Amino acid sequence: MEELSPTAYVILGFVRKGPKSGYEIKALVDNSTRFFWAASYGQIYPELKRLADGGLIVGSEQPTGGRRRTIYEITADGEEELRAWLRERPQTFEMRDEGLLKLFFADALPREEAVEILRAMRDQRRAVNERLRAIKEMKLKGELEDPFPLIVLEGGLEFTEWFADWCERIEAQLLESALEERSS
Amino acid sequence: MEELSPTAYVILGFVRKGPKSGYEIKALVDNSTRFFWAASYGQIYPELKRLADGGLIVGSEQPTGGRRRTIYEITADGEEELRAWLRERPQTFEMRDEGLLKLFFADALPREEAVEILRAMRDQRRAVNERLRAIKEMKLKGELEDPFPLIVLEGGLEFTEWFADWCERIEAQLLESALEERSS
DNA sequence: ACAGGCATGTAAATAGTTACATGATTCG
DNA sequence: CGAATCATGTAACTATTTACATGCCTGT
Repeated sequence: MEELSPTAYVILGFVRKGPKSGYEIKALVDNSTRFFWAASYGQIYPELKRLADGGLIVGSEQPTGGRRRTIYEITADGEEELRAWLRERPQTFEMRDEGLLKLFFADALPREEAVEILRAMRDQRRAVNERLRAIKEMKLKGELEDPFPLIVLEGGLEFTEWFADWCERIEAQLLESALEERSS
Repeated sequence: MEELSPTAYVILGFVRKGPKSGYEIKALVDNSTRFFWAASYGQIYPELKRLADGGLIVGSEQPTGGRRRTIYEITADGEEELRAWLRERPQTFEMRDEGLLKLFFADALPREEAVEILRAMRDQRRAVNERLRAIKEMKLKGELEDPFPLIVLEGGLEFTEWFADWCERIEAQLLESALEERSS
């Protein structure tokens, strides 16, 4: 079996916590890893097949009434593969932030409009923060033997707060320097 | 002309600051936007052609000796296009962080090994921080009419510091709770 | 003479999103 | 009954990276 993509490990990681359908995995991703590792149906379903072919998971048909449904379980090989990956040094960490990109080139705009970019960025981070807050509420109502998802979630909360604050600080700084220029 | 990709605006943004070759743009990207918006030769050269075809930039042959070289300048249409884009609300902001992904699933590992993930993450952020510091040194030696690249750079410095600190805090927290468990 | 940087480009592969098609079940 | 949700899947597209090919110029 050739090397797996990180997205394959997302699946392995969730399936390890208990048997799941592709649909369930997608829903879980959308409430957790998607903030630092997204995955779409177009990746999940083919990847489930590949993992099953490689013997890292096994699927079984468990229809709900007449609605077909395949749920997958992790195998011993799958667990081993997951752990081996977890032990390797993480490689990719990238960001694609159109807001920062616009801010970087904001000199092409009058200052009043440049400030708008920062406000938009702040609003977006705050929105994510609220989203995460809601997810945390939900989570705290369930069981919590595994502390890691919550740790990461709280990291996201802190990060979005830091980012939103940074936007405000820069906004203030920009408005200040605009005033200075006018009075000089 | 159909809609441009954000990568096209990276080019437009840099070319606006003065005539540049594809090679120069790539070098600039690698020392600035690549931390929040990367671009490879495979994107830059085809995109330069597309932008030239669309009349947003114009290229002219300016060989250095026998070495061929095309440098591009922005047109009035190009400047207009760039400003129009800057005024639109930024859309994409995504992160792909394999370290956070591993941390999220770290329950599959014994605690001592989970801590290793955090140490690796911290080291990587520190490495980026040093890289940014070096870039800042270089930048401060030049002229600085445009304040925005420096603002973004300093944001990156602050972000990587926050992140590295967070890793250390979580590491300490994990080690602490491991001790508690042992003594109970 | 050779290494390293300047310079342009493309082919192939990989990754990933979007949109669509299909159909069952549940709840109001 | 209709909407929402459960459920699976694929085709087409877009984006992006990697690796390669080519070749000149400059400094040691």
